[in-house]
Amino acid sequence: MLRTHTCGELTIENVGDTATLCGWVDTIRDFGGVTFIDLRDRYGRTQVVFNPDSTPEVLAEMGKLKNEYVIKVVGQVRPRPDGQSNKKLATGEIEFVVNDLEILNECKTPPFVPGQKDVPGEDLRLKHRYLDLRREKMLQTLQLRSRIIKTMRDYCAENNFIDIETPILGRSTPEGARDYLVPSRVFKGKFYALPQSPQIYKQIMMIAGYDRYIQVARCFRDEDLRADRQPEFTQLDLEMSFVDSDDVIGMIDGMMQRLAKELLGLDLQLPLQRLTYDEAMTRFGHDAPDLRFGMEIVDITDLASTCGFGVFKSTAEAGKFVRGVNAKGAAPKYSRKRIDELTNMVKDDFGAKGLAWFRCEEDGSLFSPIAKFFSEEELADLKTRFEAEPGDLLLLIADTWDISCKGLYSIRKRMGVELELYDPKEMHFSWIVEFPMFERGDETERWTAMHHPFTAPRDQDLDQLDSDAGKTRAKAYDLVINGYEAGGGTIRIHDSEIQQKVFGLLGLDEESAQERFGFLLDALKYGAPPHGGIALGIDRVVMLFAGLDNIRDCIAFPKTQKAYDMMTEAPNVVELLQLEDLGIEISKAEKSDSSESVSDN
RNA sequence: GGCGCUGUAGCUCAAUUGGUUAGAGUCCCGGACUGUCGAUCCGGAGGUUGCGGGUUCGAGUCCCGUCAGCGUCGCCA
Repeated sequence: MLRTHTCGELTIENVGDTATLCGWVDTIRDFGGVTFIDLRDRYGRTQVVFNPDSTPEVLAEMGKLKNEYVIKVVGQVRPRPDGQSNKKLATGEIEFVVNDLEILNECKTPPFVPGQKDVPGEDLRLKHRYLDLRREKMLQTLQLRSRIIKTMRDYCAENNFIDIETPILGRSTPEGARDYLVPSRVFKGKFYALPQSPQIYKQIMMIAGYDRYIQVARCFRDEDLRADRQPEFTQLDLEMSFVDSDDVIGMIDGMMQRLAKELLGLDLQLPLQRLTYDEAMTRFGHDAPDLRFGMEIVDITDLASTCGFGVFKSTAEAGKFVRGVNAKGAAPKYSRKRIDELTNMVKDDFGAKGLAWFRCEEDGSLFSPIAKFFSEEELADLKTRFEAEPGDLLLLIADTWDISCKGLYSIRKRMGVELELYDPKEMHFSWIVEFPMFERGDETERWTAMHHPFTAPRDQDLDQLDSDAGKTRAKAYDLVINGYEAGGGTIRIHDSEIQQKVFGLLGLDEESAQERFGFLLDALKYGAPPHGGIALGIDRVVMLFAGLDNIRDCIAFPKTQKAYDMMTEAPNVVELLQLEDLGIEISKAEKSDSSESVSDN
């Protein structure tokens, strides 16, 4: 080892010790005589002191030092003079007097320094990720990530889970997200697919009798990105045999309690709150609501059907919905202009036709451009239903169930932040359960699976599969933290007949089901135990535990919105020879050569 | 694929209604200083305002296109 201690290690206990430290030059404070250098590594910072009476050789080397040089110093630990300790540093009570200095490596003038106050632009950070990762915040987040994963693994190990790796090169099952494909050299014209999740493998493991499985699994989905979505991400994949929904939920309850305690010092009360899907949609318009604040949706469709406002009335009569939320105390803060912004949001993003609003005045009356269409009694009724008080702003959408859900959900989410309706540091864990088995695909009569096609229906809904599939509820459960879907799971179908029936409802005839999932259907016939599991989005859990609003900051080497790696410049062109090996010819390349288009500008 | 925001010195940002020589802090270079920890002080260097076109007497500012980053809708079983 080149060093005897790390830069976060030396304390008053070490005074008088001789030690050797290695690290990066964080800051240089040169007073002409004495010079201080903060030496930084993963573990912390130590103030290193160069005295004027050092040897000329040491002083000469010291003169060469610049930001981010990598150095080794030999010296003694001594207490700092009275009144000069630095409480911000763990090593702040001591300083390190240098006897010898060796420059292990120089550093070009960096585009940004890790210690600088202003965070550089994200493109620059991603391009020079090795510098960005030196920043305190990144270091803390990645350390938190490591501890979260360790805690998850420890918990699972204590509960008899076995950690098993499943293939990265698998087969495409083109339900769901787009696959990342890998061409085969041996089978020309055939492709592997990178796993969207190890779903089928873990079910096979259950059938094989490995009754508790986990894996920290990398998953890949070739879909457009978001602040909380990356093309490759990590999930804690878990599966259990001889269980029902409550057992899996209970297992994760315990894991969350442990994580919250160990990493945040929070005591979670178990069981975690549960909400059915229908209740979540009715009250919050979304299947992953942020339950840290109220502002619940109020349905006034019945009132609308008898009122004098044509838009409301006709919407109600058409079997659609008139629903709204009460933004408590928002009226003084939301000018017409800001209400217009909200209106444009629900119009542009979700195709709502408009946003109606009522303002509750000081005298308790409701003011609105459309108030004249309502009788005194109806206005009073509105007030009562929304529990409107002076200063409140009521926002209503008259539209389909889907649009009213989406519109009111996004209004609630946005205003929750803008009105500071909750403490952003608060953590709220809950389960959404009893999802529908199926939803209607766009413009088709066909059903699509809400989770995936292996999801088991509730026992009491089995008969409905034939009669009223749309009403069938699944043994499905999502873990929701602060309004984010942190994980989702289901109990699987272990009966090949029911599986065939579900495939049928999804429009997969026996032949094509056999073609795609034949191996699973076969396996189900060889003694499949009842089983189910869950997948937790580790990147998202880290994001939420770290209080961040973007998943890229939780991943060491993330990709941009276009799924581009700015540091390695992947994806990129490959040698013609490689393509020939694979029997691949490019018919449609990007306009410009990637070599010149991506590297600069 | 749609909508929106952003792009000015190495970095973070400013620049009035379109107005004459595009500023500040930091970083960098040189100098001073023996107790700082966002060191301080003095001096200096550093710009084709992402790129291409247009409008105008005049464009960082307005318009069109394009590239990049971000946000969002679609999409994400």
